[in-house]
Amino acid sequence: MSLSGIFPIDQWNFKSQSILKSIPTEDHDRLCVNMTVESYNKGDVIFKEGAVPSGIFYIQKGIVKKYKVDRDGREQIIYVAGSSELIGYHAILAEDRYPDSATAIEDCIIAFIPKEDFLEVLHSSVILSQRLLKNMSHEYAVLTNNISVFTQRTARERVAITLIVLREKYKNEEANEDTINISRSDLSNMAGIAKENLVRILKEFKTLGILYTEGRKIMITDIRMLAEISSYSNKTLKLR
Amino acid sequence: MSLSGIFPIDQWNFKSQSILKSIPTEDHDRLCVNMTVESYNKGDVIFKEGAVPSGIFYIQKGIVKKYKVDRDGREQIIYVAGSSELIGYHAILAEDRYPDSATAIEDCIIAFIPKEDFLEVLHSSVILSQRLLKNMSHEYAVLTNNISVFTQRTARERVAITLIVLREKYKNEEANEDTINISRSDLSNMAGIAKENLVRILKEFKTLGILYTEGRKIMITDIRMLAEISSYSNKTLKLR
DNA sequence: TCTAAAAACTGATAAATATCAATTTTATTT
DNA sequence: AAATAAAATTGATATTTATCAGTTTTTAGA
Repeated sequence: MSLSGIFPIDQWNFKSQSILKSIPTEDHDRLCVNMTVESYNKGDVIFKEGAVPSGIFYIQKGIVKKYKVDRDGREQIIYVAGSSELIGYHAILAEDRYPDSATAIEDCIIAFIPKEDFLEVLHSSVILSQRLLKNMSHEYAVLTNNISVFTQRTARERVAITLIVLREKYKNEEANEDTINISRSDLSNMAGIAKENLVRILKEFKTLGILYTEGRKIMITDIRMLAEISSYSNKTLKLR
Repeated sequence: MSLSGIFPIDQWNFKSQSILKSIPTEDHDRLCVNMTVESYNKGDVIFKEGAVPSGIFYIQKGIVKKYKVDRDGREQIIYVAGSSELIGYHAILAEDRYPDSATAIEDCIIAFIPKEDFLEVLHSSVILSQRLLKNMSHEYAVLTNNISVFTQRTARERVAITLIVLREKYKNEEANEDTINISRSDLSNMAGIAKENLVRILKEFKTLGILYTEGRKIMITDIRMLAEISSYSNKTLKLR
């Protein structure tokens, strides 16, 4: 369906991937804009790296992975976006192709705002461009942090960080606070390690009483210890 | 010295870290702003991660590394900025601390624009905020690409990519096109590998006729082969 | 509810990369 | 130019992580 809807810039946010950062919502402004609300099923592709962008996406409900695929087909998840996050706008602002792909990892409801309409509100609203500048600056801090995590932390630490981040995402989505419902592949692609390695580390965490699993689902029981593992080198902890 | 200077937004640019991307300069606009021009010697710290930002820095000459240091003192270089690039503005826009540190890796001449003056021109100039939005969107693509490089590429490929990026930077700085003047530590911190490993890979590249060294300096002679190594898996190349 | 198919898990092994302990080279200072 | 300090290099080894080849478990569809 196509409709003219509210673009609640006071509500959307770049939810932090880092444990340390969060931005408060200070502005109170709403803009009217054309949008189409669409349903996506788990596994549906929202946009693909390299495609010419036709508009931006505002996630109303659900969880989306943003990722890059290398020439051997290996996927690296860059970011996991949830409710009230805006995706796909970088390409339009940069006047370039999408730098990454987006796929629903849960059933989603997503508003699509065509490029022209987005640019129109952007040009007419100083507060929107300010908000975007702030958002992207925050994003810079998160991505920068992620680069150092990927290069300086061990697989075990990265898994711990990944679980903490995902727990926050799922907490925002559902009432059930400590359940993460994600495939082992996605989890390993987020931590940037081999799937088998991820499974072994999860097993280790189970033994330590940090989490338990029910089928594919992961329930975190000791977030404190997880945080400890995420920030101390395993040289110190001697986990094996 | 403190003076009122020109802020040439038609000239500054986010020089790409990626081989593939570049943004053309389309706007032609110059803004008048208060600035202090300072000299920095090689090794001088420009700003430190975690510090409250007091303004932004416009590099007029020289090369600057932006990096994060982990708790064991290991440094990861996030980006190398050169002439006509703007650094330190994310923290001000995000209303947060600096997310990374900046240090001169060559003697530099850098204009400092105090926070208030920067925000003033930003609020008075639509073209500046548009330019920043575009710049940051491009930055997003580069950082995103770097994450996939760090997680999906081998040490050898990352060194090749690092050398290609640095060659571009140094080409912009000086007439001598193919000479890179950087310490092995900085190089390894950029590629995200151990120094000893970097040295061995450089030696390998020497044997392959890709480069030669004179003391600390690196001269690239076969950029084509370097590009090949950077984009093909070494499974295919069988370099060892 | 049964049954493929897909995903998760396991153990063994290989490959990549880091670390350690020197030695040599380069740069800096007097 | 010599002396000193810093940086680069080397070889040996340890550690981490990936890969391979199965087996088991889970999920989704008939």
